[in-house]
Amino acid sequence: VFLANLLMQAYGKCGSAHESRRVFHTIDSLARPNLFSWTILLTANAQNGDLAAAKEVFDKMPHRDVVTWTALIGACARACHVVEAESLLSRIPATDAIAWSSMIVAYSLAGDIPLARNLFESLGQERDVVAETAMLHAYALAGYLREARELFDAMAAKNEISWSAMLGGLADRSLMDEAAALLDRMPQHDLVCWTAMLLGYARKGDLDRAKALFDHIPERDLVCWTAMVEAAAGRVELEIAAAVFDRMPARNVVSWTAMVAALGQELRVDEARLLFDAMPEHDTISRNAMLFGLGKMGRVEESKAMFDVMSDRSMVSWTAMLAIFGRMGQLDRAEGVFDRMPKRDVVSWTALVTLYIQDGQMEAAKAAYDRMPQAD
RNA sequence: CCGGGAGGAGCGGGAGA
Repeated sequence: VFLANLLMQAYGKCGSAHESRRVFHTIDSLARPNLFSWTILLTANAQNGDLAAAKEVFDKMPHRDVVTWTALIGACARACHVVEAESLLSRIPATDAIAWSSMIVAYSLAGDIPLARNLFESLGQERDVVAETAMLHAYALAGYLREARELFDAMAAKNEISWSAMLGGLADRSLMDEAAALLDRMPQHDLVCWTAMLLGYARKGDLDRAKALFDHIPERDLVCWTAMVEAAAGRVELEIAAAVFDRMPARNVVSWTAMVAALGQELRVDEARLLFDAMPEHDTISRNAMLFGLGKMGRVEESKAMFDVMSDRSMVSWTAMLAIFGRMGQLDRAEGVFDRMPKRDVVSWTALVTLYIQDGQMEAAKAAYDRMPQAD
């Protein structure tokens, strides 16, 4: 069981929740899975983005402890299910610093800075570097860089993660002078910092600095290479991006998608398609990228074919398809998509209303608007 | 010391900018 647990965890970490489940069932048939096995399985599902599966594991487990509870809270946080996370936290038999930090993350990802801050400031003993860094990151994500900086400067203990969270916040907003000053003061640099800096320069349009940094750093990993592709894709002529892509020592679905999306944006959809078809694997995001590329060119039937093949459509896919039909003036087909959507959100509702307005159907627009749930 | 919390990469989803 001990070794099998390790194996399960390894699979979970590299995103193979399916393999983790298989190992679990093997354990289950030969021996008795222990609390660790169950929790690892829960986490593997959660990391795969499958909250439902994680909850199922939680419910099926014979025993649970703080770690189990917290693992599920973390899963809810990642899925932005704040209410559920709160409810778990209120029912948890014992809390610890990790549980509270997870809740800060939940608020942060849901964009609720006031709640995150309230919770953070109510922490006593549990306020550790991780909680502080989580709060710092929350501020940075929300664009509250002053608050982030104040917190950062006040932190007694900083580790490399706190430093790069601060650096990333600045670079994200392309505040590169401040970011560079911070980088100089950092005790040590790593790939995370370099990649954040690189993207910051690129976002500012300073591809030369980005490239110089990329060439200068002692090591590069897949994330860093992909960031460089993305950085170079900011240029209209994609030859630099393509050259970087070609030189990559290894690629994954993210790097392929970055290139496909870049081609699609520049209306080079046939090249995008070639690349897409050459990809070793696809996922929702890569298929969406291809869908946009086709849709942007007004290739409705090809878009629809792509959409129909997708078994894992997200809200983004549905709304994109809706908008593609709409832009081509095929209102009835757009309505059909809307009616078949498994879920709707503000964006899809607005898309529908806008379609009607652009088509001059003001009563239909009004009716749709009135049908919109209050929450949206 | 087999499990849970914080930092870097991919989608022009609607409207807006």
